[in-house]
Amino acid sequence: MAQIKTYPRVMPTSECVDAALPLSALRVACSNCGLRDLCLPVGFSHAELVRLDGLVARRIRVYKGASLFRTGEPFEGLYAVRSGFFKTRTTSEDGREHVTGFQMAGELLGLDGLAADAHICDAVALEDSQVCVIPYAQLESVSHEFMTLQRQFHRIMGREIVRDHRVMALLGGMRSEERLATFLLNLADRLEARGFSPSSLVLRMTREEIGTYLGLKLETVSRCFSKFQSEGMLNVRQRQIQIVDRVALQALVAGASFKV
Amino acid sequence: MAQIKTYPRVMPTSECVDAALPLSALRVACSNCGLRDLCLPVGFSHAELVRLDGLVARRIRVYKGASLFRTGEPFEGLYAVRSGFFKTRTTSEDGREHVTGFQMAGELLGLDGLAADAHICDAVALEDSQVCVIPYAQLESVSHEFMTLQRQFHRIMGREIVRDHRVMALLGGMRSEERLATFLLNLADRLEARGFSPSSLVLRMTREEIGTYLGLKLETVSRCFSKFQSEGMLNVRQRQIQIVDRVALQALVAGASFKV
DNA sequence: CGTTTGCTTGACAGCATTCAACGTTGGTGG
DNA sequence: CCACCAACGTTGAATGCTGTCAAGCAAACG
Repeated sequence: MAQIKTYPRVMPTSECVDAALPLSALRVACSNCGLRDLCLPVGFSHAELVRLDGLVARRIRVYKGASLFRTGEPFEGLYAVRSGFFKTRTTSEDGREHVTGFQMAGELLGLDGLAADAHICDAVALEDSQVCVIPYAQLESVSHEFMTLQRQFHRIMGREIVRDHRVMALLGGMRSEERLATFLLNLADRLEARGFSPSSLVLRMTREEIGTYLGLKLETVSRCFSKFQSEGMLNVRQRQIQIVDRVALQALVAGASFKV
Repeated sequence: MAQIKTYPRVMPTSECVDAALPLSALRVACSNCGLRDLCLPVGFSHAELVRLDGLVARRIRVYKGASLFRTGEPFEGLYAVRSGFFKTRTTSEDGREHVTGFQMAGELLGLDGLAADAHICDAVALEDSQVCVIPYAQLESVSHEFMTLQRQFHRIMGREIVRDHRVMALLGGMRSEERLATFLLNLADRLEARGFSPSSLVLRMTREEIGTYLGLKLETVSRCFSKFQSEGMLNVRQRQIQIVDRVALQALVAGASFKV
């Protein structure tokens, strides 16, 4: 797993990840964050960005395998992924796990807690990660006097709903290969938006996690990977995925994907 | 697929066409609406309710089969179902339909439009219906000076996300019988909250619509109904459903449903 | 009253799951 | 440094659930 590190990080700025420097001492501000064009303040002017700086209370680390929050815990605020990778999951009464999403840098976690002031899923780090904490009280009061933020926040919640609807359509109507192809293309797009190669990616999750996200068993996921490779669409070596024939992958998804 | 109907689009203009009593003459106000304990203003005091009265611009009728809004149309606001029954659906490139939800009195439609200022699904009336129109601009400005409303609106969006996550879990992890049982119990609960019998219900949707909502084919839905009947859990006569053994239905779902 | 639409049921096929065995990788401790 | 272990991934064979195709029936509609 050592070679994951060789991938270029969209690396923010001065403020990061130096073990010598406690995070609490770092300047935590949207206005000088490298992710500002992906995260909450997309499209904000510099003046607007500065107004956001009071919003982010602090930044916290979540080590691989640890939970940022868990089902039932009180909702306190949202979390913006600063670096790393998360999954959100729910667990059924009989112990089956269902992954509801994967989140990477610039994406928000915790919206599920708005409904009942308590989280209804677990957010688990799939690698050592950092998140910015946006206390809900803060968000409420700042967006109260700052219309652009309010609008933006609504937009982000809307995006979450749209995303969920797409996943529902995927789970309800696609066959295994279409599901996996959709998943890979979506992942590639999001990575590309963050400055990574869109054709060469390293999965942060197991086959089983992909499976429960896509409504498939891990063996089915594995078989699909193998099939895509044998058909020359992918190169698969464990979690290292190379998209060889993007067009073919897209063609697989074309009919099943949804109109705008 | 040729028979996809071009249903008449509802005209959101001079609301209604009832000669005897134009809706415009009715008092359109949350403060004296019988649904206020189910709809947007759940839990509001009377004083707060009155502040909402400026929010609802007008009420419009949508006849059975007609669309309240369609994919691609500009987002203008939210709609609260006043009476009647809706489905929201998306359509894939190759013409397959996927139902993303069913909405009854007191529930909100249109949240999908927040993301991109355009709707990404169709809202179709399954019976003659009425909706209250809540222009987004209005909602924005009122909630700006009225914290309780802002909080409530966030809560409602959160609920939508939670609902979607439950559906995702259903689609990803349950077998056909569990899906249908979950669906029926959910429907019964919502009807009960509206003062209807929780054990005797009339479906407003076809087997096919249930199917695309649950990720099943209509034949499978039909077979499940028959099986539930033969096992004494339901009485099924077309769309008239009687829940005979609620406990058995719940037991079917128990293991698969999700922890709080 | 005939036509259309929706619902039910049967027979069969196919895709994904299940069960099982084996291979690979990375970490741990001797 | 190597051996071993645990977690993860791959593959095969068989089962089974759901989909597909088809026919017939019931209800709604004009």
